[in-house]
Amino acid sequence: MASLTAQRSRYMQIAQTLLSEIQGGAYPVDTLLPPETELSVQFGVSRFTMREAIGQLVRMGIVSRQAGVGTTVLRTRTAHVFRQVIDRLDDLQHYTAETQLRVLNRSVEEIRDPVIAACLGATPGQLWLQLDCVRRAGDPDLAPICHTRLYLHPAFRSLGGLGGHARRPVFSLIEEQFGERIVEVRQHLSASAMPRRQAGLLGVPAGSAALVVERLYINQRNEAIELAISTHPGSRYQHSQTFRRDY
Amino acid sequence: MASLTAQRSRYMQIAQTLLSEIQGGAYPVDTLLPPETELSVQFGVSRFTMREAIGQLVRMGIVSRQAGVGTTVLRTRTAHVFRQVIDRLDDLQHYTAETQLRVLNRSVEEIRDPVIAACLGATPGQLWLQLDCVRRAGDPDLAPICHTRLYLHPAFRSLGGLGGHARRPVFSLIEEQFGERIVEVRQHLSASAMPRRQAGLLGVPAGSAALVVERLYINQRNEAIELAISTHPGSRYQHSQTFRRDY
DNA sequence: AAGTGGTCTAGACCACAGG
DNA sequence: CTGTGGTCTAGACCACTTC
Repeated sequence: MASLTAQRSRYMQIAQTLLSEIQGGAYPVDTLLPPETELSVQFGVSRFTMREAIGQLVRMGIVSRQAGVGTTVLRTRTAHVFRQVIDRLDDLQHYTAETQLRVLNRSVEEIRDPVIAACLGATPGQLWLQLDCVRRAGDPDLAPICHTRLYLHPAFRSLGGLGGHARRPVFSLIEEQFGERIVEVRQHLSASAMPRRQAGLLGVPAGSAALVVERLYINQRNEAIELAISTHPGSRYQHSQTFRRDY
Repeated sequence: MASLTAQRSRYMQIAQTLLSEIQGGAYPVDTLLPPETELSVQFGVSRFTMREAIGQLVRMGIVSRQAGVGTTVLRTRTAHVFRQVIDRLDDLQHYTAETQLRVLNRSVEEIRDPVIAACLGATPGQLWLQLDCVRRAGDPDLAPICHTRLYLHPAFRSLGGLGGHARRPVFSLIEEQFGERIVEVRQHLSASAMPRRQAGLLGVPAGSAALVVERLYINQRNEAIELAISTHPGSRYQHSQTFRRDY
């Protein structure tokens, strides 16, 4: 990554120092950094310079800021060697633009699976919007590309625009209809045996290889607001990405 | 997309205006925007606010700035919205530096598979270093995490440092020993049935779900110099990534 | 009401690239 | 050398969250 080694500027030096202190345990994950004004006094710089330094950590994903709250430590490391995903969203856009989501079932209820509930930070009694969908390429006669199970935060359970022709990512519908802002996506890919139900919907044998893509969408407050679990027949889907080294 | 729609602030409004003007052809690609000082007069704001506005366009990849030169228009539409901050390999234990590669077989020969040869740009007669490996978590008694087939460009077929305890990525060994520089990685993930040979090495049933990760490493001259094809038991491995929005 | 980060001003000096 | 963007100061007010 753009290691903070070339620190000719004040704010870069301070960013490096703060990062070291965070990694040294001075500010544990999920706690707040001191206010900008206090830090600027500590380091003997103006608030502007202090903000630039913290801005570096924000860009690295180490901390997040929120007006009225403070600067929260998210993680202690950014172990990435390569950065900058080329055409990542373009791919996604193409993908969603040329396919359409069809909702098979829509319900508003508690999340039964305790693992998923924990992952979403759902508390007992919260009613989340849950959708069962299949995604098809243009031709509705062809077998679907994948099955997708969606979990949406109660605040967005009135989400509309899903009626058959949703050609845009669900997270962008949320952003548009509720003014929510997604700042982070966590993606997990794994291979597993195709479950019986999905096998039936997708027209492949139960137990055949399936690529499962889980995407967790996080807002500015570091809250999970959407989880999508997509199951693809291994024979029909490949996940491609290109990474470039950050100069 | 990259809608700058929530523009309550001055600099966001100005960024939107500038973007519209760029898209309208007022500032063609590869030309310079007026200097910050001039723009700040035009818009009637301080240079700081003007810089923030231009900073938005920089973060969107629309323009780039260079001291002593100016602000150059790169493109008229945004390319990428998310950038990757973390790419880690999750298995039951943590992958970080706690796994080691073991070479089962090493040969220098032509590439038989025409698809792979084409992918690597290998010409007939070229002898590539080909390695069959397994990767294990610390404990050598446990079953391996994955099987990896490596193809390395003839220029690097004398590659060393693979003797049993290679705890670093192979591409970084190449960079170190030959001064080569990797600038791009193309990654493909797919699910398939576990082949018989790999099944035996990994201790799982043939035909069970496998996650196949192919990584193609490209140098500065846009030449493929390494290809790694890793086959993981679906039950033992998960591929995780985190993306952050850049603005 | 108090305190946080978000925005903004009007200056200043510096590092860098070009002629 | 001139002019560019890069950094920095010392103030100010605002929007927001929490109590």
